[in-house]
Amino acid sequence: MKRSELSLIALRRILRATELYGRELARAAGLTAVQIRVLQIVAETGQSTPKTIATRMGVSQATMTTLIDRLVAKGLVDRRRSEADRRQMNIAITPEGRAAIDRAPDPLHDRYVTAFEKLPDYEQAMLVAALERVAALLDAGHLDAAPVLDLGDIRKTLPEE
Amino acid sequence: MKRSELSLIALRRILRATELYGRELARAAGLTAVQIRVLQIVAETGQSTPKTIATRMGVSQATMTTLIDRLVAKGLVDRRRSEADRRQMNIAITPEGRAAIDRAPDPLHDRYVTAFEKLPDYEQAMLVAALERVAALLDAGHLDAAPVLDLGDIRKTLPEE
DNA sequence: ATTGAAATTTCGTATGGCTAACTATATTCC
DNA sequence: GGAATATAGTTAGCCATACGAAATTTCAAT
Repeated sequence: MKRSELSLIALRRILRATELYGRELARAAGLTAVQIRVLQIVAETGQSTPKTIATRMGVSQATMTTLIDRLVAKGLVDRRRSEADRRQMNIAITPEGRAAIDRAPDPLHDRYVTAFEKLPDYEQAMLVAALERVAALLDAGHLDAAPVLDLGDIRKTLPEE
Repeated sequence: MKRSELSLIALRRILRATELYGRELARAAGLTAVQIRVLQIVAETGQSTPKTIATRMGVSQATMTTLIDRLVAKGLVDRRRSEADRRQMNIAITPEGRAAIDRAPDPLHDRYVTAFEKLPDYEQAMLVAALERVAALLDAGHLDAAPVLDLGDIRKTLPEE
């Protein structure tokens, strides 16, 4: 079997594991994976506008409105109209929201990080390099579709330069 | 920054790229990503029961019923009652279903594979080893690996604004 | 023959996603 | 200054996906 195929199979295992585990955690936390993700973004940035969060997550503004609606209904975030530009809303996390996040850690984080940090140093370095390489290969097809660009660490280099 | 964090960031880039790609693919093919995945599983195994497919995709039987309903309505698969055990249904792909799979364009996949195969041999080997390692870390505790590309509802995230 | 387990479907409901249309505010430019 | 345009957000309506609970049919074991 070609190595490209082997790599695709491994990728699929990664995607599946992530998805399934994400659902487990979501159930446990009483929140959906998407809701947790929104909460995390808000928590991490302190305050965000719906537009920003939507762009970052790759969904439409309208979808973000309904997601925020639910989080507001649960009391996990609140909306405040911006003073600077009154067209904008600022979404901020509430203490309850923070508590919810602490209760529901990053789906990838728990199981994976612990195992990862037990690996010998050289292997950790290899994994990081490999994952970044693969991410670059996958990102390369998407320059148009991904409105969110992050800066320093993207290597969009394709082989053979 | 810890290497575990770096690896998480890269993983999220991979997940996000895959998900965005899945939506593109779905639009282009006139099928949703999940529908394509069901089709692929059926095609690959020749025949499957709803239970088998549901387990393999990590969704409930009830959900699988509605997915199959849609595919049947489109004429891409058909249901046949099993002779061996008449409680079961066998789901089989139709010629139209096969055509739909073949028609489904695969831009990112192509790009990824093409780019991958241009890498020097030692790097290909490293990537496969690394991906399999990561998959194992994430899989731990889970049962079976899915040989079908998971285009479902995957959480996405990017490290920076 | 009865009882219990298994495979599937049906039903009701929630979530997540989209587009299009609308309101309100900002900006631009004559 | 005011009309035209652009931007941020919400509302409304649609569809796909996901679940649990209950119903149905069939098989298996007592």
